[in-house]
Amino acid sequence: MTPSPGRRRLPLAERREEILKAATELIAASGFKGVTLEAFAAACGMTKAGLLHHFRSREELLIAVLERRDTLDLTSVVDTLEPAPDAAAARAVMSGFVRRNLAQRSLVQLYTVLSAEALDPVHPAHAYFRTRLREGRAMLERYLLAWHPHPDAAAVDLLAFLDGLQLNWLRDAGIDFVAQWEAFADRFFAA
Amino acid sequence: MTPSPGRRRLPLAERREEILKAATELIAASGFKGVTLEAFAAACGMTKAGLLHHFRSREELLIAVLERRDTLDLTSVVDTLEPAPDAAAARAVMSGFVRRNLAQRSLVQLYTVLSAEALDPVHPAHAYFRTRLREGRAMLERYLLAWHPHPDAAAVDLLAFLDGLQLNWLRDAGIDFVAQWEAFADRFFAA
DNA sequence: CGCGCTATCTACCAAACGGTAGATAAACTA
DNA sequence: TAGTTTATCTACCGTTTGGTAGATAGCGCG
Repeated sequence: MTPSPGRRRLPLAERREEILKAATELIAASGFKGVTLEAFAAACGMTKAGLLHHFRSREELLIAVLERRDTLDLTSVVDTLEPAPDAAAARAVMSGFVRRNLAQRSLVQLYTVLSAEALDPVHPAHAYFRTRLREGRAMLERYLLAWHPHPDAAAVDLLAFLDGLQLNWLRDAGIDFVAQWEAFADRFFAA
Repeated sequence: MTPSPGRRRLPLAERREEILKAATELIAASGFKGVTLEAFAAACGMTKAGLLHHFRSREELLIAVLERRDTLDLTSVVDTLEPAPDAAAARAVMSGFVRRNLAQRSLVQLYTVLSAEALDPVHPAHAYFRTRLREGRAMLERYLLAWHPHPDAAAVDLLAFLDGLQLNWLRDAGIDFVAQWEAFADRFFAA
């Protein structure tokens, strides 16, 4: 995969991106606890020390991975989320969100595995997921406010279903994610 | 917690049970990858070597933990599951299941954390969760067969929601698990 | 009491881990 | 071309890990 010479030198930004991309894949497959510094390094053809030149510790690498996904993915979603909604509009936005996730299986897996690991208060990403969850729920709640009788409960309801469906889809790729979602949405957006 | 003398000798079955109980708690809190042999041992006041007298390896301990929960919990549920059902009966059974889980938070967390870790095909419990998931879904499917128009999709639907609700409840203990479940059930069992 | 069984311990090991220090080499600049 | 910069490497360290070998001590039975 990597060209033969033992030493491949890259400009800083480029190498950082390469490391983050590889690390994302690895964590998605095996969780953060399950991947060693050496494995992260080897995945982009370098040594531990080389990697630590870019990220001062393993933990710092994890944080960088999470932040990267946020800037890559969340911003584009949030931008779509401005106008005052009704039920149909809400459903359309959520459907778009579902379809986007489907195309990024390894990212979905990263978040699933990591967020379960991070239930432990000692985990380095515990705080991250706590605030992220609250923000996401608050955002969705505001979005349902205009037309749903119980926006707070409904937000939990919807997010729970999506989380669970993702989890089961990761376990069994045979599940038809979109069809399951649409069936759920038929009921959820019927009020 | 443990009485003062440095050595506490217990009959085999009793010690095994104590170890499994403690291990269940620890794995629930930190996942399997997150707990060391020494931590498992210390949790019941013994040393690594002492623990390894009962379980030949760390991995064997994990399997024993899973098998124990199965025999403790699943059997009593399966026994209730015989009669031919309609929608109301199905809902009653599922509600009972939900309420039971609520009372065993650490067990729910154990399964959530472990089953996410075990998405990795290399994980020692990967096969266990694969077959367990299939069996559970097939069981539920048979149970919905008599009255639901799409038992297979509905089984996925229901299990996904429960998984997701559990996950979110673990993240945020403020969620009213029962209320959320009943709201979902109102829609799900309306057909 | 004395003997055997075995649950438990102390002591140890090799491997793997996260991280550091200092040498080396690839690219840019003058 | 010579010099500076810095991305990367080799070599190493201290700690922790899963697991082993052999000594020790609590219990049941004669």
